Amino acid sequence: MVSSKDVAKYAGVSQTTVSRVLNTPELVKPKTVEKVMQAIEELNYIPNDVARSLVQKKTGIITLISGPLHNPFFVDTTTAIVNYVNARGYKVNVYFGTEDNLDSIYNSVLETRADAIILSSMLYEDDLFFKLEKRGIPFIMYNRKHQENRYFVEIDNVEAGYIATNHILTLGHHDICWIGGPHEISTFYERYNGFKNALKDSGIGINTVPAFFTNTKKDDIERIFEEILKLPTRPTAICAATDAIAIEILNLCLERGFHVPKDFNVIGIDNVELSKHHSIALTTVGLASEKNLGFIAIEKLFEVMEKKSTCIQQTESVKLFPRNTTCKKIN
Amino acid sequence: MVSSKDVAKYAGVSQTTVSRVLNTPELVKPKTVEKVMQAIEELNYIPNDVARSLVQKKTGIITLISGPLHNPFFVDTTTAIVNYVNARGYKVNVYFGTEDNLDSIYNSVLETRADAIILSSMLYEDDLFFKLEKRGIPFIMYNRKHQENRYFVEIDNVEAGYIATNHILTLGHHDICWIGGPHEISTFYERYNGFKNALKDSGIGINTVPAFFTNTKKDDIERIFEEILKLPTRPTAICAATDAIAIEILNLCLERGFHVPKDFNVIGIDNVELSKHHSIALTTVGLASEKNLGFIAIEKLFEVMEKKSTCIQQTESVKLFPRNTTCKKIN
DNA sequence: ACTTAAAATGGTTACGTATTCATTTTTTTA
DNA sequence: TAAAAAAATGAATACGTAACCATTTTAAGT
Repeated sequence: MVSSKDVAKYAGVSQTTVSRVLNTPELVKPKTVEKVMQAIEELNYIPNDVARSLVQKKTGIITLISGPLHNPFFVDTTTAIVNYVNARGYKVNVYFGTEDNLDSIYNSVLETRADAIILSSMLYEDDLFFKLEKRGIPFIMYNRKHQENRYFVEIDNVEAGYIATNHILTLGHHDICWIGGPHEISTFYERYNGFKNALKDSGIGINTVPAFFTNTKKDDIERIFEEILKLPTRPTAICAATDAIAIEILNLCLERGFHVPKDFNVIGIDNVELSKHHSIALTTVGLASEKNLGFIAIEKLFEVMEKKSTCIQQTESVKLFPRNTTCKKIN
Repeated sequence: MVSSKDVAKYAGVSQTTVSRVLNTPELVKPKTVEKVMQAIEELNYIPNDVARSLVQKKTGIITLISGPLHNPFFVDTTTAIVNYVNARGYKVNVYFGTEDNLDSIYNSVLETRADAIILSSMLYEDDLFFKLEKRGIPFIMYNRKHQENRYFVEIDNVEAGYIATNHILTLGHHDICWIGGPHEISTFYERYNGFKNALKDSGIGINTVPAFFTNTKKDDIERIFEEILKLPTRPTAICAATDAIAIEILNLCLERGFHVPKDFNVIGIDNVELSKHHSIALTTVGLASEKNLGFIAIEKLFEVMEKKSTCIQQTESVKLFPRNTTCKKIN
């Protein structure tokens, strides 16, 4: 492979000059620039970005640890993040984290010289946070936060849970239930708290309301849905902690011949793009602004990288998006 | 940042030995290994993967140029590809190519020392093919092919177009139409040929059947749908060249109060995961085997990288997946 | 024309690792 | 116990670039 040294020799200049032609051509005599450019052309020279990274101590790479794309939330955020990063001239190393592969992903990520890391896989109490701090690479979490309460962008999850539940209650549903996720994840913990707050404010005892917690895998949600069907009093409304869960519930309902919202009201949280599709038309709670959480997070991460910000602790406000999976209770 | 030299000094050995401890510990006396490992631990040493890449002339990075994720086909393939690559211990640089950013993506990609490239953005006549060959990095295309007819994995697109159209015709629909994409893309060109073949075999003149071609953007599909609604004889069935188009048509139908399949039959091609959702239940044509096209392609790419294969030209057979968006024509 | 400043270029080094080759140490064998 | 073989270690170098400092060339000012 041809190097800048080869170009230099061919053009009859020093390697330094070749480097300058590519990086600071204004410091080189136009005639020399031309000579070098021609050599580059003729030899088909392409600068070695690895060598450049080594000497400059930056790779131009951002690591993204996303959740899997079968969750439509991560479709939206991954799109926003990857496009933003590339538009800024950086590259993105993408990982899709699940229970099974997270350890291996963390190993890989911690050994990689990325310029920054953006991730959604953090638990509320997670050693990873400290490993990342120790590693010294700027990082930001989106959609989840760590108990250290730093470097995150989230929606107001408590409020989201509250609004969703309140919407359902206001529609006259009394027999409702909750499907959430593991409480080691701040998102699920807080949304469930919002759910409980809404019940409390409506004078409903939390113990009378069934709540289920899944690791958000398809099979797991199905198992829970079966349990719901076996409940002594079948709920008329299902509050899902995420649109991903809600949309899977929709699927399970239709699969079994139920009608939504006639047989079941379903509400989610996140307002993912897919929820807007008229075949889905999921009632949900999401960001009040037009922006996407991934976009907000990656924008902030660049601010941190550029030392414009030091610490990010951002909680975005939310609102209800009423669509067709909820309606007044039919008596 | 602490280097292997620092570790060496701290442990009282040479840098060579440190390198050996990490890469070929079986060549080092156990006692020395222990000594070095302790130094690594205490100094919190992390090998510099950039320096390693430079000397080894491989980066462990695969570049993926996918289409955008609002197309569910790319959700499926990106998932398969990223997960496969990571499982093999490689990293993935991901790009989502659209009309607007492809040039900039190609510039970035061609200047990057990736070990291989997997892409879906190739046109049938595309200079990129030759640039990639010149670059000397192994590459593979999925879902599209180049006129040079090398390094690709696709489904049998002609057959897919044929099967889809034939299904519609067999259901008794005479007033049908086609929504495809630009014919510079092999996929669209071939699927449309399948469509034409089916018409011909049914004795229908191709000129009597409306066909529309879009760049598959949302607005564009909407514009076409409006045109379809204005047609002198409104078709009872719409053949879409991809599930992405079909699902968007579904959306537009429902948005306007039409019922599918009562008012319009809709059929797609690709059998994307989303089409299986019971809210969508899209009739479509897809891979006969369980595998995902992205998975097949990335598997093949690794074969090429490992010199097990030299050239890949793979066309996978397809079959019909009848679901709820098509039905016998109601007279 | 002569000095001085500015512009242009080149030589050398650092980045941090793996690799090659040489040397030392240890073990095995006769 | 000496010689030979094997194991363990180290010194030096290459990878390809950018950056630093030094030097040469050109232009400007008097």
